[in-house]
Amino acid sequence: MPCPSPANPVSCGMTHPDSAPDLYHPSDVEAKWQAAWEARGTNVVPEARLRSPDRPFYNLMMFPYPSAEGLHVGNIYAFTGADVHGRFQRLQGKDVFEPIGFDAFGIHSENFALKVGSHPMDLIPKNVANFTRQLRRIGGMFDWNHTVDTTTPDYYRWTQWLFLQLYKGGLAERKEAPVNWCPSCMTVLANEQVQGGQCERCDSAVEQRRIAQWFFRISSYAPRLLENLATLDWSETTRKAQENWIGRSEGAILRFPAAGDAGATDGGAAGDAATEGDAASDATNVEVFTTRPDTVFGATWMVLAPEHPLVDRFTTPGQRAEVEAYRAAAAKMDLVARKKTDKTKTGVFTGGHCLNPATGREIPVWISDYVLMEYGTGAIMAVPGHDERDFEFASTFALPIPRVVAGEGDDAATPLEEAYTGPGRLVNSGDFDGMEVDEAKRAVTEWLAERGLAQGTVNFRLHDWCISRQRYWGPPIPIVHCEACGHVPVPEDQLPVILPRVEDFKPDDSGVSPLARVAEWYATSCPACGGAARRETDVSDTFLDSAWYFLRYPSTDVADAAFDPGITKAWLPVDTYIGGNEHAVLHLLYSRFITMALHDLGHLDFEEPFTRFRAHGLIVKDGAKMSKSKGNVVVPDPIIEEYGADTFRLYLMFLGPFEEGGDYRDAGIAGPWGFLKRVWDTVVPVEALLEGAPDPAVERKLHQTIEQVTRQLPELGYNTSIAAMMEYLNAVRAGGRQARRAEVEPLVPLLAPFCPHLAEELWERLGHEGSIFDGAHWPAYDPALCIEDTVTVAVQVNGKVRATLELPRGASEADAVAAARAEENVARFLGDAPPRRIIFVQDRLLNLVAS
RNA sequence: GCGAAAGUGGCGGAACUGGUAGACGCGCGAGACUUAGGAUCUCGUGGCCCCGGCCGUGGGGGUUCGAGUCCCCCCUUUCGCACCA
Repeated sequence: MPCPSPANPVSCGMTHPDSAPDLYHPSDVEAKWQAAWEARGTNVVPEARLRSPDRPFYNLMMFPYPSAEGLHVGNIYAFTGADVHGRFQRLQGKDVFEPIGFDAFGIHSENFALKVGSHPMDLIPKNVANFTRQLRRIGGMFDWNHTVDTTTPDYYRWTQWLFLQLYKGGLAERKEAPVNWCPSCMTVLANEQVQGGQCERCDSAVEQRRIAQWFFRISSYAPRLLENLATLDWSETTRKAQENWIGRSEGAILRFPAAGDAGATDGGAAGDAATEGDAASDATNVEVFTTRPDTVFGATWMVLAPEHPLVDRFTTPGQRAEVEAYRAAAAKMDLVARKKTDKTKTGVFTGGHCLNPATGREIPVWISDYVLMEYGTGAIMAVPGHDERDFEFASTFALPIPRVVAGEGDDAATPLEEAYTGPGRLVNSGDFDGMEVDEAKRAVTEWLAERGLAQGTVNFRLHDWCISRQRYWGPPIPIVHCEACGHVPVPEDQLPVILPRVEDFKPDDSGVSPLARVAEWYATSCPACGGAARRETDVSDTFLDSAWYFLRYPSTDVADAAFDPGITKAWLPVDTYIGGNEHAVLHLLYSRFITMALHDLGHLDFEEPFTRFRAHGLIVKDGAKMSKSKGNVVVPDPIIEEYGADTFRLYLMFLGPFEEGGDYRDAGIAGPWGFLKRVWDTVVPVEALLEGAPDPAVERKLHQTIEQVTRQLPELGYNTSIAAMMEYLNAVRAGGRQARRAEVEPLVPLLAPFCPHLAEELWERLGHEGSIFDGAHWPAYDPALCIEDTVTVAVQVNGKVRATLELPRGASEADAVAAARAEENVARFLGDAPPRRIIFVQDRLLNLVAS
């Protein structure tokens, strides 16, 4: 092989005289095969096959955000793990589609562009080019003919189309809402992007603002999103995260009628709760959501969120000043302070009262910021005896704390030192006294429901998805605002609404998008009436770009639709999706929602996008998370330069269980490097390989190895599969023995998912035509040949190992006992007497219990 | 606080349904071979030790002939969520 890179001392020491040994030079081998794959289209699924595949396998991995820094080790780890999976499927004869793309819109890119004083439209193509180069270099089986870049009009045209489908389906709505505002990023954040009251990107304290926003009604899909989880083959942790995020809780809406001293009534209750009972029709009811309707007898006051629309109605003139002051303070407070759980409870009495629907007694109505408008009905009944927060509130304001549930050993009069939330029987609850908590929840709800004062309900924590961003770097939302017609969707044949190149795209404190400063862009005519109109100047959330990209990949050549129905039917849903658990909730949930919505709107015939999802682990360095500030970031390029992509891939997969991650140590790469060198030295030169049948012992080991790797690879058991191959090679080379062709040839395809370049090279040298990845070359194993004919049996006396025996497989208990008793050491511990008891596990263990 | 996962040699990590704890690799030690190669190849490598054993999988109990694995209590770490009514 010619040496294209004489500058690289690793790949070749200057020149190769004819007499020089044929050493393993990874950069030569890898350059050769990357070029060959490109020239032959090895990794491309051609149009015809895309339309009618034999055994389609859609191998998806999370596409990267193309940062200026380039691929990091975490990316490579994830992609390699996914690539190993895809290559294994292909070696077994599947038609594997393995695309990659770039998630390049969003605040990340925009903030970076602002920082370096460049334009994202200039930066992104450079970054994409750099990522592409790096991705090719690591040897992924990517189909470069089917790649997406979310920032190209060809792609976001269909993102906008998607918005219009949801709009038409009644799943997109514009509403003014209190939103999270990041003063540093100067943009609205979705609730999901607020972490503990801080911006998940820049950690600034988030404030509240009211802005008109576009929302997708994902909350109306909450029950299905939750129920379907049970049917998915997903990492358990991911499913659990979604389950918690959706946050189903069963309970009841209870209605508390306003008492006589409340302000004038002018209609129904707050919220959008269902039909009202007769008793409630002409009175103001405060609706609360509770999971503990059984404790209603212990509800001795109620609390409204400061923003609750009924606050005015309950506020008496004497309390007005205090209430207004409290509301003003709460409105000004940022969410960090507002949501802090460890601060002492604050609140103000409105002066008004409600009637407890169970006891009929008047109870005071308070407002407090620990009640959130965004959850339930924005109002609660306070049961200090059996709710920790209410207990704390009662303690602060010296309110009475009656007991209505008695746990074991308690009675109706046992004082409460803290809120009791455990099981028990009702007390001080009228006719319900003595009833178990669980039964009482149902019975109390039924009892109140008869009078129109309650209704069993299921509540979800999941909020609607705010997709508006008051930023520049995203797809414009395809809506036109017309004074006469209102919001008018841009007709589909006018898509894409092109994002204009704007040099001044810096957001400002006005709370509107930078596009709102570009009159020549937003000034347009109404598609409905033709009158003067204004384009929506908000762009959409990046999560929308990534919520459907897997639908686009196979259809990137399709110009007139987001995805071709035939191709989509052939390839989707995705067979295996591999990615980071940091997207366990948002990206995966949004993708599921979009797929479900498209299904309901008649565009897809399946409703779950990812049949199988596996979350990979995290790579840490020397026991700590990699970060620039710690200075322990591993830069991949020099390592690949030095050892080659195959060694790097192998090392990453060998570090630890793929789904758990591993600890990267610079020195550790020597193991996989040495292994690949030994593989090479064992096979090359092929003329030196011995012909003939494999040595029986080696052959047994071979079949055991094939069996193990074949079993473990689909389960992503990469580290142990590699260990098995290492063991096998050790067996082949034991004592310096010369390998036979039949012993090493099957090892090449086993290694191919991890080290595709080396495998191709050795495969070719072994005399095969074409790519090892064409033609299902995964080796078969013979279960009969996996079985050992002698086994090592441990001999225990009283549970302690005293000897080991080499016995023929299947040896009887009698034979084993005889052989064991002949062992000097066994006899010493056992004595002469016959054992009191014998435990015999065939081919494994013999335990003699002495009397 | 709630939820999830995990604690095994100097290190990363193995161990199927309870059945020889420490595979594989790093590191380390000894030796061999070397016109020097990132060397390579052997052998060894949990701790203690009277060389027969004893102790050992975060700690403490328990079940069992036998527990890293099962049960109970506790400790620690990581990751989610967090005033969710």
